[in-house]
Amino acid sequence: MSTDKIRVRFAPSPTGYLHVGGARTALFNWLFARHHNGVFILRIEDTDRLRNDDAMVRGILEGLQWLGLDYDEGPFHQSDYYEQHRAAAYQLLESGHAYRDFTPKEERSDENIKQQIAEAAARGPKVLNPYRNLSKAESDARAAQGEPYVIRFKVPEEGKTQFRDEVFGVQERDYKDIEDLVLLRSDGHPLYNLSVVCDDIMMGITHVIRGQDHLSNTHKQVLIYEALGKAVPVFAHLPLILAPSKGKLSKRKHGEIVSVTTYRDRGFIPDAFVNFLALLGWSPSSGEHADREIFSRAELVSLFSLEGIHKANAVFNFTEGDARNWTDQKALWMNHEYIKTIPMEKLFPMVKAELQQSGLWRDEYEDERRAWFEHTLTLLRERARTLHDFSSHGRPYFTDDFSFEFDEAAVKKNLQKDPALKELLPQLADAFVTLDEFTHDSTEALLRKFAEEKGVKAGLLINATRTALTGQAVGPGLFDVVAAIGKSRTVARLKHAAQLV
RNA sequence: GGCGCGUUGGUGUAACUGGUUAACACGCCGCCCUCUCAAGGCGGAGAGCACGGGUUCGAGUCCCGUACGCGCUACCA
Repeated sequence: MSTDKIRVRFAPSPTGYLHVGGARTALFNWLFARHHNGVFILRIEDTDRLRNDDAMVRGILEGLQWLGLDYDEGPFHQSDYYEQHRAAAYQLLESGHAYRDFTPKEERSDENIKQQIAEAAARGPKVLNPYRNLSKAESDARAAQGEPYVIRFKVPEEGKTQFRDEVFGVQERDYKDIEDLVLLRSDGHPLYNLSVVCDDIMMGITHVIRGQDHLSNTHKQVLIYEALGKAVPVFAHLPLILAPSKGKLSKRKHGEIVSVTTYRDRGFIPDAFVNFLALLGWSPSSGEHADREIFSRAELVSLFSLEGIHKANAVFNFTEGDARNWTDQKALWMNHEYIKTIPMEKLFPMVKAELQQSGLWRDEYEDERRAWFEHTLTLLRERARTLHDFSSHGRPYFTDDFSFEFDEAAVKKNLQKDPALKELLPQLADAFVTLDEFTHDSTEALLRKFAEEKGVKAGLLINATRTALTGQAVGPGLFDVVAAIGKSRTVARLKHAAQLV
């Protein structure tokens, strides 16, 4: 057993927001670190310092914070270590693992880069770089004269690289299939494969957990580790998260739906989203937990292992343009489960924030009306899929006026169904006024008796009252609603509703 | 073009080292409960495991091929 602490990192590039795939990568790293009592490091791969760093990083930080993925070290900025990366390139040059390439820079437009590469490759077999075996003396001389060059890694001609990926198994690749990659640009700027390796070495990273798109890059990085004489970390590559079209998730194409802050802003509970994300590409390997869906954060930490990571890409099944099912239905269901079951003391502040945002919050809910408030939440949470539902469906409970909406279909179905309601509702209101105890049981007894006397079905009055009080056709049991709304608002709303009949 | 990775119902996943009619969750449909909706309970439709071969008494599980998807192939990350 090694006593060394496990050290992992999440290394996003600063794109201005944390997308769902990145969040999942961060989560798996975090779970792994916490499970092993290790260290979780945040490193920003800001290769281009020209862009506004702070603004670009903020979205990522916000996302991580909301998800509750706290890092132990960082955030570090890759660009702060360019000197070390450069030094490493020259070290490799000295040791003969790399060489100067004086070939003039080939300009490529970013537009169709993939296509250009494919075409160039299709044109013919790879030829060895002419500067590969330039003598040290000549190379040094030309460099001394100021001739521009890049530093390329000298991939051996014979043999192959091998590493074991914890998810995908043993990976092999012939050296001849790996090009002499550029380590340092002609302007002295270090390139990705060099920088990650240097940073991971410097930060003592023991396990590299990242997206599968880096699986084939790993061979190059292994080569660099070996040339630098450093131990190779353990690698675990994660399957990708795809859009419903099975394509890559992209902000440009799919919009804000791929950003985790969207889930925060649309009323998700962080634990619910974390739970959902954890099950995208991972499951508790085998046995007793295989059939469960709901896992607390603590359970995820204790159950998480690299063995449970799936190999195939997962589809994140959101529906663009659907108001009700705007994101993956399972995520919505899970959020509902969390809203229903988390302890009141955890739900309370979340609903408070939601009501504050919609101008419905009153400080008395925290003191003298706390019991009433919490009871109302227990009524509403049963049906809430997001925190927004507390301010939309919940609005009639938290406002004294008629600022809540009357659903057209509900009015038609429950109020305009029977013209007699025009008379009955005000009479019912007057009857309610006489009640001293305004409770679930007393109001029910009164209403049922009233219905009997008037010779109408209780259901007629019950449904009409629901719509009169909440504007909706659906909701909690009516007498719970009546008791929660209270006597004076109930009376006022019944009379008001008579005008809608 | 080359190299690599993947492929279980609509979606997420399960199925110990090959062995009963492929399981669970979400979603969908129906019934029960009921003042509505939700929740809950019960039941149903939906994959024969991408396709085609092979090995085997027996394959989703092993082998080969094909298709499709994805990644890398850049002085991007």
